[in-house]
Formats: sequence, C-alpha cells, structure tokens
Amino acid sequence: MVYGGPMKWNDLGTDPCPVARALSVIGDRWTMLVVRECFFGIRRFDQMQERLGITRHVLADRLRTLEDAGVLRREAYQERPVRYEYRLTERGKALHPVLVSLITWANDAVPPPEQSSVTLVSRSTGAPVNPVLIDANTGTPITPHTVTAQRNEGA
Amino acid sequence: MVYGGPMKWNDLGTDPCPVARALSVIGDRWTMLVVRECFFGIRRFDQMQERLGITRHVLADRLRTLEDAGVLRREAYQERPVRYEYRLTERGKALHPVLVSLITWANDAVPPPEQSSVTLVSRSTGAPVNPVLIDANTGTPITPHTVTAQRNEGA
DNA sequence: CTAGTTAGTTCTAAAATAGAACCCACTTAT
DNA sequence: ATAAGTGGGTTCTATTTTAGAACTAACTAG
Repeated sequence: MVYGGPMKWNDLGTDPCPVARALSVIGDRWTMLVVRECFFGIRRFDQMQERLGITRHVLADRLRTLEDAGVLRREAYQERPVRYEYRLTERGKALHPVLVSLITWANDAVPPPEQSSVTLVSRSTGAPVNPVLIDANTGTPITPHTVTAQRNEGA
Repeated sequence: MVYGGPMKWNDLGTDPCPVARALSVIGDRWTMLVVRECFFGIRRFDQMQERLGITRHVLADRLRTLEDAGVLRREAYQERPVRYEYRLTERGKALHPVLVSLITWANDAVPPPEQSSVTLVSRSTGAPVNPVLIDANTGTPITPHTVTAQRNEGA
C-alpha cells in the first residue's frame, strides 16, 4: 500500500491500494457471506435471507452494491409477475481464491482444528485439499518473504 | 457452508462454516487494513491511526479484537513510560494469502487494471507475480470446479 | 375474492462509527 | 520548578448503520 493521506470511506473505491479498493466492495460483515451463498448456487432473495438471517433491508442493499460492482448480475427468471435472481459474474467468480483463503485460515486459526466441521475437498477424489499460493509465472510459493508491494507511478 | 438456522453475530465465531468464523474476526471495514499495516511493518498506534484515518476509538477496539483472536501480540517496547506496539503472530502472518487474494482480485476487478497503482512483485527479481492457488498435495489448481466444501460430522 | 408467493420497501429502536477533546505517565526543554 | 511535548489510549456527542418486524407491489391459484 501507499501512503497518500488518511482515507474516507467515500473515496476508498479509488484508493491506490488494492486492499482498500477490494474492501470498499466486500469489506463488511455480510458481503462475503452473500457471495458464499452464490458459490453454493443460492440465487434467490428469500432463500439467502432465510439461510443467512440477514435483514431484508441489508440484503437488498448488499445485493445492489454487489451488482453495481459487477460481482453479481440481477436477472429475471420469470415474467408475470417478474421475479429476479442473482448470479455470479466472472468478476464474482474471481473471488473464489479469497473465499478459499478465508476458509483455509479459519480452519487452522479460529477455533482450533478439531471443531472445524466444513473443509475443502477435491471434487474428483474427495481428498482434502491443502491450498497454497504460487506464482504462476515461476512456480515459486508466495509468502511475505518472496513478494512485496510496489507502487507504479503514472499509468 | 452448512445450514443450521439463521445466525447472530454473537455466535458467528463458533459457526460450523469457516467463512463465517473468519469474518467474525476480520469481517469489517477496517480490520484487514490494520492487518495490512502490520504486514508493512507499522507497529504503533499513532502511526496506524494517522495512516489509516481511522478513529482512535475504533482502532483501539480493533487492536483488542485482533489481540484476543491471536492475530496480533501487544508488547511493551519501552518502560518508563511504558509504551506498547503490535506485531503479527504466526496466526496473523497466516492471513497473508487472504491479503494477496484481495490484492489480486482488486487489481483486475475494481477499477479496471490501468488505474491500479500498487502491484505485487517478486522480492528477488522485481518481476510482477501472478498468484494462483494450487493444492499442495497434488499440484492441481484450485477452482470452483476442482474443489467443493464438505461437512464433517461429529469431531 | 381470498389466500399465497416473492422481491423488495418502510418504519422504529438499538448498535456502531466519526470527530473531537481529554487523560495518564512519563521525558525533555526553559 | 514549570511548560511543553509524546504516545497509547478513553470519553464525550452527533451521525450513520443495522436489527427486527410490518408492509407493498404484482401478480397466480383455488
């Protein structure tokens, strides 16, 4: 990240720091849970509302935000009466690594492993997976020691 | 995730879904920005407060939460007068993949690439890195098609 | 023409956040 | 001495966000 003075939440979406920009869209208590539901194939308002226990007001607001950010697409699945559902766009599907990283972290950080009752497994073999980040260009692992953030001036 | 009735934020920390548990710690507007500062080597209260523009009240609260969650360790760096600083624990360092995933997503999702002015580069070569998740056990890429969430009963 | 469905909106009360001032335990400069 | 920092907080009030429950709109089905 780059220091350019204190930030307001309003201009966070245009902050030079990508972490800040990401959080301007998905950085609140409910948004990633809504996205998770979408990855589970849940598309309808009432179903999300009931499963999450989120208030209808906040759910409507988050869905609008996600649609505006291009993460979800709102589309009518019937006419007369017209009813809408929400689906992940490509940009939404690109959040998969964020979700996987959150799952991996939570499963060995909070609470300790024994209580963790949802894990990631291979769809083909059913074996547990052990996600790690590597650089696709070189194949080397990505850690705080191997990478650093760099500011790119101009454009 | 697993459906076990609507959730309250109080028991989110013990939810069977790891996404919910992760968000109970880092799922708000400021927390990952505080963590980001720590990865940048910022350790002191006043410095974080000034760089982020977060209110002192909220910063104190988040630091407490992160300490309670074992993400940060608060330690005195001098006596007379005693002054404290915050450092990432191993559990905190384990959030690195979450941060990297957020950066990667933001850089090609919000806003479009040309304005993105902070990127990840290799510390050794300076070359841009292209982070992807693979399964350390098999070497195969992790995508929504290759993995799925599984509930593990009992314990 | 009554009841049901489903994606929302509109209320009020409670909780979280912003912004600014203050406090405490010192150290350093006058 | 006394005055002026320093730095990690706390304490206020005002504003914003969220919770919770009720209500709409636009229909369809009995």
